[in-house]
This record gives sequence, structure tokens and C-alpha cells, in this order.
Amino acid sequence: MVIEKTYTPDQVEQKWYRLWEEKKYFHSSPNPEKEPYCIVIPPPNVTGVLHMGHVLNNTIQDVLIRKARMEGKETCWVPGTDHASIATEAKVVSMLKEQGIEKKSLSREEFLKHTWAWTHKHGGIIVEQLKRLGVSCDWERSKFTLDKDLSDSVTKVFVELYKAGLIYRGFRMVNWDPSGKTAISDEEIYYKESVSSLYYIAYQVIGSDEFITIATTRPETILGDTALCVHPDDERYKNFIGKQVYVPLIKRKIPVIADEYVDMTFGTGCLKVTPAHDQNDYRLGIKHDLPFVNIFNEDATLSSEAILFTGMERFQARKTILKELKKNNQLQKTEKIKNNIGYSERTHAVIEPRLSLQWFLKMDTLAKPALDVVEKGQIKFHPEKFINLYRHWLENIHDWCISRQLWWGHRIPAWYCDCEECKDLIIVQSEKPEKCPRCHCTKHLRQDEDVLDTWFSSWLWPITVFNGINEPNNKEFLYYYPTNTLVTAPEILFFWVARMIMAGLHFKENIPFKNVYFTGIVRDKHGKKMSKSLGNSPEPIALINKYGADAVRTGMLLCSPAGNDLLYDEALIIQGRNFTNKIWNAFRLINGWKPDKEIPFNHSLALRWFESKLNQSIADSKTLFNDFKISEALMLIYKLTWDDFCSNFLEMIKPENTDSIDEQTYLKTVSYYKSILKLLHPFLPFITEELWQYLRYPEEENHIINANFPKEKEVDTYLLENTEMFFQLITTIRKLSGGRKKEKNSNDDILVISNALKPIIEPFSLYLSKLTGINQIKFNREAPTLSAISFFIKDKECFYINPVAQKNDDKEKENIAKEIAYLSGFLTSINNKLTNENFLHRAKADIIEKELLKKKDVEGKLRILEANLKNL
RNA sequence: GGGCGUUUAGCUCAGUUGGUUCAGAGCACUGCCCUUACAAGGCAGGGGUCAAAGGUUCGAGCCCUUUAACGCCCA
Repeated sequence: MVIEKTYTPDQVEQKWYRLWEEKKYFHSSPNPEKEPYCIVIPPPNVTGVLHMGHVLNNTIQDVLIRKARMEGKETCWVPGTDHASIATEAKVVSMLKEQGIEKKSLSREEFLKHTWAWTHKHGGIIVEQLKRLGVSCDWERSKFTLDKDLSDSVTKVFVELYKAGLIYRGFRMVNWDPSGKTAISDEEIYYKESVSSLYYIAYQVIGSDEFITIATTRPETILGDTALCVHPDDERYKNFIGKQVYVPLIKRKIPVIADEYVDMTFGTGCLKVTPAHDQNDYRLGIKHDLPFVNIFNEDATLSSEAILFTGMERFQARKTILKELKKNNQLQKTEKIKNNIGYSERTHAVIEPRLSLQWFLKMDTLAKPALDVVEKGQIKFHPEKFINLYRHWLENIHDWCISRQLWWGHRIPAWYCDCEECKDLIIVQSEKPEKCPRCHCTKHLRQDEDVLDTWFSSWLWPITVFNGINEPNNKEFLYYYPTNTLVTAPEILFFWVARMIMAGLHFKENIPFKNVYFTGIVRDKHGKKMSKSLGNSPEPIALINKYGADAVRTGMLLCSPAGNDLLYDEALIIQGRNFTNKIWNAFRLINGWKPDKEIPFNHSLALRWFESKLNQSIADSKTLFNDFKISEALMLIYKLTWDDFCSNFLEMIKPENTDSIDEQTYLKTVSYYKSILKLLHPFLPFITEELWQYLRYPEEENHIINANFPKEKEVDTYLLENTEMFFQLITTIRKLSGGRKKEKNSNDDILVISNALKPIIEPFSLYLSKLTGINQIKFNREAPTLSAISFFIKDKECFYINPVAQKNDDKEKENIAKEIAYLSGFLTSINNKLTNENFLHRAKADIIEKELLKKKDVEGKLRILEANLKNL
């Protein structure tokens, strides 16, 4: 069998994924014998495609799941997708438009038919893409937020909350998306700084020739003005408070009011108040009891309440109004200013604050318990710092606007009777009422047109994936809930994580998950957030094709500490690819060896050292995993593999000029390598599975995916320390010999090692010559008579004699002088401490002890160095 | 304007309850090597006044105060 010089992932990955699926290794069912370990996926948009954020997020979940599986837990990762009402509906609307079909021309049923068709066509894409990444989701459990049981749960919960008085209907200023014709949440808006014009417009004071000038960026909204407002302390306007002015063009009479809210330094210090079309003005309107004039239709064309320009589009209306104002001499001047304009994340239309009738969920009673469980540590955030953000939000929470003016989603289970006497009646229940409970008519019943915010189904996700609302005591729910870990982005801390916690506590009196791991946002290397519109996001599948899924996973994880943003660079993936190649070649080396019983065993020391190193790494990685320091855990195992196993251990035991190796060393080496493969499997599932197949014994698990994760065993720390010293010696010699190794003259090189180090270094003699090419090692108390370069291992002086390399006295003098300077400084700092009365009185005894010891060592070293310097 | 967070090597980040002159990792960089596992590699090396100032302490990257820059959230 020929094994390629470099690892080629493509066939390997497809082959193993198919096999894992066939063998149902990802499937889980409740098993009381085993401890459950469950993760629910943050459901991606059903019509979405995989981006780098998904790659990072799902890799982390897969690492946690695969590790838990190998640790023998009943592991269940529930996948699924989200119906994403606004995003999906917007996509379908624009698709229909391309076909020449207007949404308005379709009935609700017809439109939903198109949307389902679209969903079925695109719904599978992201799932298939995730599979390429190697994620081990239990695909049989896949859920969709519009599945019947999930939809029923949403309705049930809505009715329940309404009956409990937590859901109500009311007028609110909402963020209106005129293109989607729906309200959207604050979180669905993005702001862009732009240069706008600030227009100075004069309002005539009634009963005088005087004018008051205001400044606004939105002159079209003057048609909705119901007051002017100034600061009560503003001398310029004091006289006008209580008087009335005319709204330009329409000559509506409005009052001049005073409020401390006004910023005297901005514009003219006089504010026009449009309560129906601005968040701040809305508050002023409520406070001062002003009328609300709604000048916009749903699509942001001017309504009949605007009086002028009815039906005109808002930006056109702005131009027209400015022209009119100019004609009247009421437009005094125009300035450029920078301001932030909000856009809809879904349709990219400019957001219009708008007063509308919406459904709300009261938050205050839900918020308190949700805060408690996090503050008391029942739910742990990783990293912890997000608690502050979470607390701040929950303590300043607003009621949740849960209605959306869309068709795609869960329709609100509320009915109205349109007959004269029942007009104000609201009926909320799961099923359509047969007749009106008040007038008993059947004709006038009409269901609310709106659907619920998508998050109103997502917040139940950890419950509804196990059907925990409809069948509260079913076996699956009781076994898997609460789930263990949620992996998500801090961006959705509020509108998803917090609300899931509220839902869990409210409906189940139990938290939905025990840990929340926040990943960072994937940015490009200049720090810009990746997005399709910027075109700075690589195509993950192309990367997987090019470098392999293992490489992509490793590259993404290596540089993504929890909660920190990740600056993506293809170099990261290349680092991952190089690592897979390193693993591959370590295998090639070992695989080429021929175990031979005739060869005597002499690698006991190397084996014992590596075994300790391995066990220590297992223990350390466990600690890191417990703290959710996943990228650090990967780095630890990366270094164990590359530095300790490949660079040091394999070089120590590698047979020279032959393929034959003693059997005991061979068997141990293979077993260490297999432990490393197991440690690596959660991160690099494919290559480890492939190599496992070459190396596993018949009595071992068929597939590494199910193999036992290595457990920590005894660590010989003394041996680890000694070996560190030995490696330090190796490095020093390599440096001194200028990289000369195993040259023909190497037998002339002599190493003289302090007698004090004999018990430590002597056992390594074999490896010393193997790794440096030096065969002559002497142990001595005194300096050699030949000219020699001296160096220290710990604080013991050793010598290197190399007759070939020119000894450079000047350079050595320089080096010694440097060393002396450093050590003298060190000594001074120690002496400063030891002569400080306060230090002696207040420092702990063991600290003082240490200082004394340091002093002794440094003084000894200095004596030797100074003597050396003299001898040169 | 209010709140939160960040600032450590060229880049991305570790630095646990203050206690070796504590400043560390990976990548990048430099030099030398195509040595029979791997040039997607080996060996070695350089690089930081821990944002600034002050304070607490015998002792501060770590604790406190102020300042600056950047980021996020709310208004």
C-alpha cells in the first residue's frame, strides 16, 4: 500500500460522514443508564446558506458533542431550522416580483403556497452544507419552527399568556419597515452614518409678525407637527412659551411648550414635535398630552391626515415640501450634518417610526427570575463578562412587541367580531371560534391578520424540540431537558438567549440550559464584519473543498477565544491544513516501522517521559474544557502533537538507518499516537477516523467516533522537569554548534557536564547523541583544560568543546558580560528586598525563604562567570 | 448624555487568590538547512516602559482613582 506524501481530505471526508450516518452514530434516544449531554442548535434560517459564522459556531458545538460522546454520555445534538418570517417573506416577495407577480395580487393562501414551495426548494441547502463540516447532529430529530407540534406550542403559549394578562394589545411607536410593511424590532435595525441636510424652517407666531425657527432633517414631517418645544431656561424663547404658531403650508395652530428634554445647543434650540413619527417626540406627546397626527400610510406614502400631498412617497414629499417652503420664504437655510439613519436588516428600507396597533408581551415579571438564575450561577455564561450586559438589559427592559405585519409565520390566534355591537371584542383561543360569544353571529368573525415575531417561536426552542409544551411529561423532554450548553453569538443575547431563559422558567420552572458559550463575530482581517453585501466573506464550502473540513475547523478554532471576535484570514485555515499534514506524516513514519522482537528494548526513559507528558496534557485539557477554553484546549493538544510527540519523542526513538524497531517501543508508540488521535478527534473528526482505521486493534472500537476519550493517569512531574532540563541542554548545544549535527567531525566534539547534573543527564546519553550528534560526554567537577565554551543548565556550569568551530573569545566575553549584568541586576533586586525591614516583617516566610535561595544561586553563578571572564 | 467592555510582541490573544528579572503562546518575521515522515518541513534566533499619570502595598501586568483611544448597548 502506498501512502501519499501529503494528506488529501476529499474522499476521506465524504466516506466517513456517510458511514457515521449509516451506522446511526449521531442518533440518540433516552437511556437512563447514561448521563445525557444535549445541545440544541441555534436554528439557522431555513432558506439561508452557510457562512463563516455558522462554521465557527457549529464547529464548537460539534467539538463539545463529540467529546461528550467519547466520554460515554448519551449525546444528543438536535438540529433544525427557523422560518425567519421577515427574511423569508422578503425573499419570496422579490422572487415573485421577478416573475411579474405582486404580493398584493395574491391571497394569503396563494402566497403561503409559494413560500412553502420556496422553503422546500431551499430548505435543505444549509443542512447539506453543515454535513460537509462534519457536524454530528441527530438528523432524525431535525425540527422546523413551523412544524405542526411547534406551531401548536406557540399558539398554546400565546393563549396561556393572554389569559394570564401578560399579552396585551396597544398603540405603540414601532420601527416600521415600509418596504416589508411590518414593524420590526430594535435589534433588526442597522444604523449607517450619513451626511444629511439640516433645514431651518420658520414658523409664524400667531398674532404677530414674529417667526420661530426650528431645525430638522425631516421637513416632510412638519405636516404631523402638534407642538414646538423649547427649553424652559432658554432666554431666547421664554416669551414664546404658551403662545401659538402656525404649521407652515397647512396653517394648523399648535402651541409652543417647554421641556427640559430640549438640547439648547442643537440647531436653533427649538424643537418641532411630531408625536406620531419620532420616538422622543412620542414621549413628549404623551407627557404634554399632544394630539397624534399620523401622516403616513403603511408604505410610507402620505396619508389623508397629512392634508397635503396625499399619496406621495415620503422622499418625494420632502422635496416637494422644501420647494413650497422656499416659495413662502420659510426655508431659511440648509446645513450639512452627519447623523445615523436606521435601515431594516431585512429589506434595507429606511426605518420609519410609526404609531400602530400591536401585540405586546409584558416583560417585567418574566425578567426578574431570568436575571436571578444567571446571577446565582445556575446558568453560567462563558465568558462571564456578558453577565453585566445581560443584567443591564433585563433591568431596563421594555415590553416585547410580538406582532409582525406579515403572512409567513405563526398567525396570531385572535379573532374579532366586526358587527357593530362587538367591535371592541377580542377572542383569543387556539381554535377558530364557531360563533361570536357575544352576539352569536358567525358572519363577522375575522382572524387577526398578523403573525408572531419569529423569536416568539425560537424562545421555546429547547422545550419544543422535545414537544415539551404539548406533552409536558413525555420521556424525551424529561430526559434531555435542561440541555447542557448553548453555543451562540452575543448579538442575540437579548432577543434569543434571555427570552429562552424566561420561557424555560415560566413554562417549565426550569432553566433551558446550564451553560451559554458566546462565540465571537467573524470579521475580515481588517476588522470589518463579514457580509454578503461587502463581499468580504469566503465561501465555506469552497474552503472545505480546497483544504478539507478538518483544516477549516482547526483554523477557525485556533484563533477564537470565547466571546472575542475572530479576524478571519485564510492563513488560519492553512495553519489547520498544515497541521493535518503533520498528523498524517507522523502516521507515515510510524507506519513504515517494522517491529522486531530481536532488537533489545532501550527506550524506557523516552516512553516514560512521553507517557507523563501525555497524561499531563490530558489533565490540562480537561481543565481547559471545563472552563470552556476550547481554543486553548486545541492549542494544547496541537503542541502536544507537534512539539512533544513529533519533534521530540519521535526523534528520540526513531530508528537510524533502518526501519526496524524493537517491539515494545513500537507498540507503546502506536498506543500513544492513538491516544493523540482520540484527543484530536473532536476537533479533526475526519483524519482521525481515517488513521484510526489503520491503527486500531480488532478488540478496539470500530470507529474512533465511539472510542473512549483518554482519561488522565499518573504524571511523573520529576521526570518531566528533568526532561525539560535535558531539552534545554539539547537546544543549547545546537545553538553553540551552529546547527552542525552528525557531521563527520562530530566525534571530536566533547561535552563536559557538571557532576551535579550527572544523575539527571546521564540516563539521556543515548538521546543526547541522537539529537545533537555528540558522542563524547564527560561528567566532571572542574573546568576542562582545553578551551571550551561554558554555559549553564539550571545553575550548573557545563562546557562544550568543539575543535572545529572557531572559538570566538570576543563574542563570548560579550555574552558573559551580558549575563553578568543581568544577574547583577537580579541580585540587586533580591538584596533590596532582603534588606527591607518591611519586607522581612510582612512577607510570608516561604517567600523570604525563596528569596534567600535565589540569592545563593545567583551569587554562585556570578562567581563562576566572573572567573570565566578573567580566564579569557 | 447614561451604561458596559477593551487597551500586553508586527497580528490574534493567554496571564488564575498581587510574590522568581514575569512578562508568555500561536501566527508572522530573521538566519541556516531540500538530513530517507513531513519544505504544508527541520533547527536556531530577534522582538513588548503590559495605553498614560497618580495612588494603595515590603512588592502591581494584576487592586484603587483619573485621563486618553477604541468598541458595543441604551437614549
